[in-house]
Amino acid sequence: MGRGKIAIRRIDNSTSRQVTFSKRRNGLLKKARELSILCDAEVGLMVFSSTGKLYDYASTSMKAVIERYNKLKEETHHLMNPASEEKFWQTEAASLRQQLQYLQECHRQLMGEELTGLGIKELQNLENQLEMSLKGVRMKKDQILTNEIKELRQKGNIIHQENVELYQKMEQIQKENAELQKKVYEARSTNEENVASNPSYNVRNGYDSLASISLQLSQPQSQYKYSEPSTKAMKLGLQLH
Amino acid sequence: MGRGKIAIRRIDNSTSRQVTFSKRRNGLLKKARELSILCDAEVGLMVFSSTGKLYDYASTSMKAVIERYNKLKEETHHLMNPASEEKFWQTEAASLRQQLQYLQECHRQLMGEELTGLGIKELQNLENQLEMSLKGVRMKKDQILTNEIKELRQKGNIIHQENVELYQKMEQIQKENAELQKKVYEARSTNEENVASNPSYNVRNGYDSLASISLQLSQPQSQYKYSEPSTKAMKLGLQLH
DNA sequence: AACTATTAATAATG
DNA sequence: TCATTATTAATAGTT
Repeated sequence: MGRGKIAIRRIDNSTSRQVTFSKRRNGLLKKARELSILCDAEVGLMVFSSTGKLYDYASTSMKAVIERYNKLKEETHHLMNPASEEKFWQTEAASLRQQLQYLQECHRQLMGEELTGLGIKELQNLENQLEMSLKGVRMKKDQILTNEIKELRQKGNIIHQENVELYQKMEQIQKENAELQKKVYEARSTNEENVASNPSYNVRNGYDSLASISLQLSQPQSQYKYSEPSTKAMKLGLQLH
Repeated sequence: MGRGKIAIRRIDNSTSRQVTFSKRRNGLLKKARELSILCDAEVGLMVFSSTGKLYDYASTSMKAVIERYNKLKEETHHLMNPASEEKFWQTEAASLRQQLQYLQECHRQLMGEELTGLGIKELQNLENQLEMSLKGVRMKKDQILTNEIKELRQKGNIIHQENVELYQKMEQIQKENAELQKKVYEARSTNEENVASNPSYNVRNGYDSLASISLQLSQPQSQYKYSEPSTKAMKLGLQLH
């Protein structure tokens, strides 16, 4: 599978041997990985280059693979030391692995995978379970959304309230300003020659802040802005965020 | 590299997983062998099928490869003491326990329990997953039911066919009987005094079997009995395959 | 288990 | 070591 075909025998040229090693090693590691994933197999692969460098892959852990290998081969591990403790952990691991396998099967079924082999009754149970789950999840979701809406609405109300108060304050200030203006006018009319070149900085400032407050006052409508999409969302089953 | 492309994830279908395992395992072993030969590398490969069967390859010997591996690891990590086998299984158990815990949490969530702490996005994902699962389960269920219906219908048709044939045979026998009866009558009329006290055993027998066949003939209607619910199911939106 | 259409790996090359 | 490409090898789906 290349520009040409090569015989399976040691590559003489050192450089191209090195290159081929690099490529094929990667290919081998990839295929080992794929096999373990595709077929649910436990795979351990160790490769030592001719220079002694190690490249390895293990689907679980190399220790586990080697242990499993040795146990199966029953070669080395018959003459062990304080074996009782080790044995305990071995059986513990075996038990856990069993539980894991069972749970994994359950999990796959709940994910709608690997349904072959299930009877009609089991499928019915699964369907019921999934419907229950779905209901629960949706309730939880609705609850969260509803709470969020509630909070937003409260915030909106508070802001509205603040704006109302600001508006009231503004009106008062406006009134005060009007009075001040009036007084200034009176003062000016009685003392014309003194104030001619001084165009009341304070009064102008008062008008400016008044204008900005008026802009803020458009916000009370935002209460509806918050609640409107939420009720829509509830009916349409859309989620916010 | 096949008729189609497949994603690298666990193959659901058990049979095709088994087949793929067999093919790819051979490929992997071959490539491991080729690498060791082509590039003068020491290679050790262990593969455990999901059923626990071992397939391995070692360019020298697995023992040598493992020892070399362990020696290298000892040098780099100073960890794998001879007495720390117990420790290994402890960590192994801890790791498994961790996986188990994770899966259990997933499981509970899929069961619609323990939803507190999930954000709106996670809940949405969960909902989508559950809907997908539900769809899959229902499709599987429908498929099974449809197959059953199909089989029953076929059986019904076969039975009906049998009944039709039986009915035809019966008619023929009836005809034969009629002729025999006629002959008997003729014989009796020509030989009256000899047969008077002998009420034809054969003829009676003929009538009996005829009656029993008539009873069986009511079965052709069972065909409709089988097919009726299936057509109903079609109209109700159930999927037939 | 065999076949084959396709994809993936990789030998040669730059 | 990296990228590209022509070619072979592996294999997914099918029978």
